[in-house]
Amino acid sequence: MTATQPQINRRIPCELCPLRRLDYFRDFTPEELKFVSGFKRGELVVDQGAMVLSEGAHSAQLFTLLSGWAFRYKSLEDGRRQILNYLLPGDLVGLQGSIIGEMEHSVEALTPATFCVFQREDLPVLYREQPGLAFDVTWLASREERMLDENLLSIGRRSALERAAYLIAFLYQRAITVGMGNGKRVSLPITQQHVADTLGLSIVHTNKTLRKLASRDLIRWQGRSCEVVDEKELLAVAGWDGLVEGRRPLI
Amino acid sequence: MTATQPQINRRIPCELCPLRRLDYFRDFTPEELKFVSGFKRGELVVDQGAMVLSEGAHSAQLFTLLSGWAFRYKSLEDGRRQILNYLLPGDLVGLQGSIIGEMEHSVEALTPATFCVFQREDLPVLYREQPGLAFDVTWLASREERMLDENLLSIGRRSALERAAYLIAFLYQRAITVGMGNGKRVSLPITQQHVADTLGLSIVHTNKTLRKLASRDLIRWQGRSCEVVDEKELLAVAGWDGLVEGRRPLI
DNA sequence: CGCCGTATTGACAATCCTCAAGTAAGGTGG
DNA sequence: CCACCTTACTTGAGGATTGTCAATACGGCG
Repeated sequence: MTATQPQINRRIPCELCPLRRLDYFRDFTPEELKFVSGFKRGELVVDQGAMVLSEGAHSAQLFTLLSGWAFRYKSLEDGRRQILNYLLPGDLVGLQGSIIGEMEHSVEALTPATFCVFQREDLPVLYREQPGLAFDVTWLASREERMLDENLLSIGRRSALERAAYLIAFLYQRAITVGMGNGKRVSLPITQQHVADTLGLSIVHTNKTLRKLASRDLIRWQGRSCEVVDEKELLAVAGWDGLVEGRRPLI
Repeated sequence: MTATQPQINRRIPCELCPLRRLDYFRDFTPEELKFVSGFKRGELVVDQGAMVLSEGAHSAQLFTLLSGWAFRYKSLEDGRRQILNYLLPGDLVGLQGSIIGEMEHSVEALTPATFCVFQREDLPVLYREQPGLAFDVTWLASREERMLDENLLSIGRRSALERAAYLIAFLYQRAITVGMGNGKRVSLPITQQHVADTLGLSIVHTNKTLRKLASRDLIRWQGRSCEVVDEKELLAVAGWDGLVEGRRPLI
């Protein structure tokens, strides 16, 4: 909630986007690249804790996270909060607002973050002129759905320890795929409150569960970040095979 | 698990689809209708309990539920099952298989059901020639995502009683929107085991929770079906505003 | 220095699960 | 028509998991 004024400026042209250099993202044709570059209206730079989209808002924008971390969440009226998923660089958010009309979840920055900004009203042009990119938008929506499915399985049917192991392994793997593991050690920029709100647990029980993982030397927790020590064992505890993703589109 | 051989036959042409007569579905242009009709490859008729898609399968098909009820679910290796969402007439399923390659969830019929069958390989044609319909596919994916979000909030942060009230009200409202409330009384064709696997609860606790709702005269439970008696109170117990949907596309 | 956000721990209570046993309704074969 | 399945729903008792309350520790920062 330490948001300052967000800044929108046009900076990096898509042709020079650092994300596109990663193998993880599929190659775009020059025409596609040019189209996306024109589709992009600017960049939104926000502080840690800033709310990028809020539940109930009638947003006219779509965002792709360019750098940093963020998360999507919903709240009940009495304040109980559920984190739905996390956003890493390359992730698209705000489709719901653009398609249904009103946002039904909020988005908050977990770290200082930069988003590419698109206009909802340009979407029909994209669908008319770039069927390949249109398919990519659907692809991304379908991918989000898949992550939500796995999350639902986790919260509904895994124990607290399994859930925590799953979440951390999941975020770790996603961080690796977008190149956060090059050289420096990966650490997840989350607090135990975030973990609790993701797993549907109380903060006290979350703490005890994470301590258990730490005492088994699977993770290390320090300040507001979590470091993965033994990925393999985390996967084993979670009973999860890990992400199976090939290359994906980037819009 | 009482599946018999599924039957695929071409029956109803889309122009005569009974679902399209409902106000709930947006009007299609004659060209769109013609395209969808050509897109449809046949119908799949299955018994109650039949598995339509299964986790891990490499399905080449997409389905729109034409009549009946079904549900999507995932399982852990030890058998714990989580129901992700329910399918009502008009709902599209199988996009994941068509987009990512492999199904990551299963689909089972809750009642005798009929699906319209589409071929995954035809999807690019749809995106190229019918941008409006392509947008509709994304619309439907986004709608599914919205339902999953709300589900996640429910399982993660609502109490057992709230969850149960939410689920029943949710299914009831969806049933109404697809015209199941005309004249005859709506009843949901589910067992308490389904409710348990949807809410992430044990069957025993589910039963006690449902009995509580029944004792307050909010629902009536009989055999394998649940009847809604007091929708308003269910919404109040759930702390939920109800569905806010305008017209939607039907593919 | 003192405040604030975050993590940690213990004690106790509520929720939810498992085990076990039973009832009720419907189908099937003798 | 009845005996005997099977499926689904119920209920009680006791135990495990998870939540709440309360207190403490620790570091960053004005």
